[in-house]
Amino acid sequence: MSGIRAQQKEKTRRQLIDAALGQLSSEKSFSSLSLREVAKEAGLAPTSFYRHFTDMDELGLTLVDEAGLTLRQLMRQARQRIEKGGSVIQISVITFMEFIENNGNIFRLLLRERSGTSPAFRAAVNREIRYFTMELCDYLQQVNKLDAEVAYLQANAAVTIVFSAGSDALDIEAKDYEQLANRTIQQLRFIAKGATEFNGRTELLKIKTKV
Amino acid sequence: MSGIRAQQKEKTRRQLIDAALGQLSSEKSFSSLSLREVAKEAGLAPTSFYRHFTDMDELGLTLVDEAGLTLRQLMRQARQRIEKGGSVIQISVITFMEFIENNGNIFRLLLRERSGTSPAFRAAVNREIRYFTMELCDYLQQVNKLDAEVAYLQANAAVTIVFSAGSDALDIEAKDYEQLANRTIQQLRFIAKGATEFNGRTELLKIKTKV
DNA sequence: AAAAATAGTGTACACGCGTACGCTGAATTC
DNA sequence: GAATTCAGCGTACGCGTGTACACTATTTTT
Repeated sequence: MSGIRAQQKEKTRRQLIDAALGQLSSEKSFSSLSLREVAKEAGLAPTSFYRHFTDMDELGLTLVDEAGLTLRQLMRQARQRIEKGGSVIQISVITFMEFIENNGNIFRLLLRERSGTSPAFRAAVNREIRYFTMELCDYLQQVNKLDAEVAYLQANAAVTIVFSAGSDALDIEAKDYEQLANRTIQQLRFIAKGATEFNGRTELLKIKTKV
Repeated sequence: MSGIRAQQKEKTRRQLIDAALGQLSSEKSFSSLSLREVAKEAGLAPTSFYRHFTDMDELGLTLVDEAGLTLRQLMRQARQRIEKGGSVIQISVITFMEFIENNGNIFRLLLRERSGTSPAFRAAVNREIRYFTMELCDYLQQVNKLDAEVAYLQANAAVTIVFSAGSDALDIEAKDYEQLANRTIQQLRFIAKGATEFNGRTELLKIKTKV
């Protein structure tokens, strides 16, 4: 019952996942990664790959899931820091920037596959981001007493700004991180301020667009 | 001096550019496009490609330039509409959404190459977006009398939000366009409101981050 | 103890790729 | 009119790709 065989299989599967993650870089995207490259890096014959995944897409979706998991762990860390005192916006941005520093390639994967050519990938990444947004939305409703609609708009805008800043962070030097973080924090404050001002005046949210 | 030869060459060059643009779709990115595919679509032998571009990268950068040009034309249109009366934010968003509808593949190119694997591509796309942001920034300073720093933060955030909405627009049905546009408009209003409130209080922009 | 299942291997194939090279015929220059 | 330039073509090469297939060694099931 121990399953010495299943155990070994799981280990090899991990090697494939880690091999793929390890090959990602600013110059190498997942979609430009070949089955043979991954198998080789994992110390496997190319054909053995099929014992674990039907194709590279399946491996890729696994990576996206892992990335989402990492992101959610990150958010838990951020919440812990907030409980110890500090501005929500500031702590969140700093935590996110640290994530980029430590997991640049995972974040690159999300960014790239979000606008990539595989519908399945796009859907998977958008789902992870939706989780991210929804948890922030709940928080804003409860802590800041915002209407559902306003909270959603703020959460959505905030996540967009933070992801964009993360994307920028990938291409700049460490010394410029703080400036980027400060700008991002200020932009989030603009949004928060605007959301608070509009809250309760939902009639303003209905806009007539020319048809 | 007429240059019947140069004329023909220019025409063929255009065919290559159009062939590349025509092959882009939600399932096909520029980076997954081969020299041979493009040449074939343009009705050329693969080796003839080299008479016009040294490699696919050079063609790609040309496409990015064209996309930037199209975007700037779009902004001119938007300004014309505003002069005839109407909210800046509303007109801008509607104009941008129309751009997405008519030039989905060009916009996809920008989105994808911005986070792609070629440093040259990333730089080119970011340059185009910077133009876009700077023109908005100037506008905000002049028309809304904002400080340089606040105007930049607002312009940067607004462009980020609009591009993100454009990205979302690519994946939804036409009937949901209006809802997306309305949300985007409201988010831009949050940002504008926040920027106005913080304007002139620049001491608040300096934030101490933990080192 | 025998039989079945299966993770991993090695060989082999057709395919599309970028591109080097030499040629051709028309436009351009002299 | 002769010489030169050059856009476009066809052939050919080596390379990396995904994956079909048959095989082996070991674990698991019977």
